[in-house]
Amino acid sequence: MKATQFYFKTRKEISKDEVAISAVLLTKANFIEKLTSGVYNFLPLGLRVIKKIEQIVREEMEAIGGQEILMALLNPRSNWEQTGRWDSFKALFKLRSKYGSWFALAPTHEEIITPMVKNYIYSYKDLPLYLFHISDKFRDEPRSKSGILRGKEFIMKDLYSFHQDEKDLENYYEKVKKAYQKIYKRCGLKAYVVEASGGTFSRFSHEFQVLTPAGEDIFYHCSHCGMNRNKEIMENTKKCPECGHKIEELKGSEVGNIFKLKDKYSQAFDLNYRDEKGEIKPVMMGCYGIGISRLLGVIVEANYDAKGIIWPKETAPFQYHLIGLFKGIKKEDKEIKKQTDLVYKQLIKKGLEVFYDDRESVSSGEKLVDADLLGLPQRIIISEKTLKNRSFELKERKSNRIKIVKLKDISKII
RNA sequence: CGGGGGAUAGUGUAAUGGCAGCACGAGUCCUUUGGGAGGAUUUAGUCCGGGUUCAAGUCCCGGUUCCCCGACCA
Repeated sequence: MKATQFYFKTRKEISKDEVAISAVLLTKANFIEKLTSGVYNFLPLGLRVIKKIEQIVREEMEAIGGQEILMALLNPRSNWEQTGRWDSFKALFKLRSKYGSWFALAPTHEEIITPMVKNYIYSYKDLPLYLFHISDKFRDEPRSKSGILRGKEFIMKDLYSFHQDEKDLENYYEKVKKAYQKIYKRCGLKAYVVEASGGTFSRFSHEFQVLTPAGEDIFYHCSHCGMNRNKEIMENTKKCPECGHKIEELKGSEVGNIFKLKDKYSQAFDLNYRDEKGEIKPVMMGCYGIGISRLLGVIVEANYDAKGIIWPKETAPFQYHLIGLFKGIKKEDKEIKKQTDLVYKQLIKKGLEVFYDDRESVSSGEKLVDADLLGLPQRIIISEKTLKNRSFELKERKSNRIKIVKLKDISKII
């Protein structure tokens, strides 16, 4: 992709209202733009990362049998009345049609998926079933904060599982836990699996926490036995309740949460099945969420330096940042541009994701600074200096390691 | 929802109740080019609605909206 044909514009200064480092960097580098409190637009760069994250999530969900669906976001009031959450879910966005009927903007999808699968699950032969959904979610948060880490509209993946009994639910729950760990690892993050309360869903749940000062959760961690427990469900103590060793208090951002719903929603919607003996039994359910847009923010919170973002390979919007250092005034510049164009064509032909800063009226310094801010994993520089040796410079954003590569060896860097 | 602080040009900031100014950005021209270059020139602003006053960015009332702390967080 050529910069001059892309929605690409960096900013030195942005509104002072933005305080979270992820929101500052993502705004400066033109990944996101705030519409209003807790609501952001995802620009081409930001959307590319969102899609990368979604793809990772999609692959890992499909690997454990998940099938993707897309449920409606505009929900009729009756579904929410059925579970009592029309009144009890405080963050529910409610809106009234000018013709009189009431709707909710979906904050989660138990109220939709449970009655939906009633038309599919009749017998034990139809179980287990795993369906997931990636879409915007709406929550009327009393206080949005920290850029895209906590908003009123955000992107979330929710997986719902349906089982014959609790044992099958337990087994799958553990499978999901492992799949989640893979997802975070691929996103370049280390996530702690933390025991937490289940809110109104279940007695307990597991949260996936990534350490960051911008996070909102405090949890206790025991480095001796590996116990992780959210502060909200633990008595004030300095000793591990499991092994007695000293524990530490950590601050994290919740990037996932999984629950054993058991029959809570099956009961509300009469979701039952017939077992081998013909007996009617409630379907056991689990639900599993990952905040996709929050992940975008958390990845930045966990991967940046004074110059800008440092994208982990799998979530980078592009892999290579190609720069030709010239402005087109001197005779030599024509040769630099020609060579850079050529390298771009070669890389594109190989199917690589290249961001080519082909701006001609921008100083070298600005191109380099923008490259650091953007934070793509690899930077390729062609200049008068490198062309003297018929070569280019390959620099890794994360380590700052530089390799000088001959132009004719370009295919070897891949 | 409780408490606190804001809203002046795209951004950041000035202006005792008395001509709305500066910097960055953006446009044009000239020079410059391996770490956010220099000069010339142009551009663009008082959140909305009332009120007080000869005069309101400034004072008063109402609204909208943003940020921070806390509560909430399925």
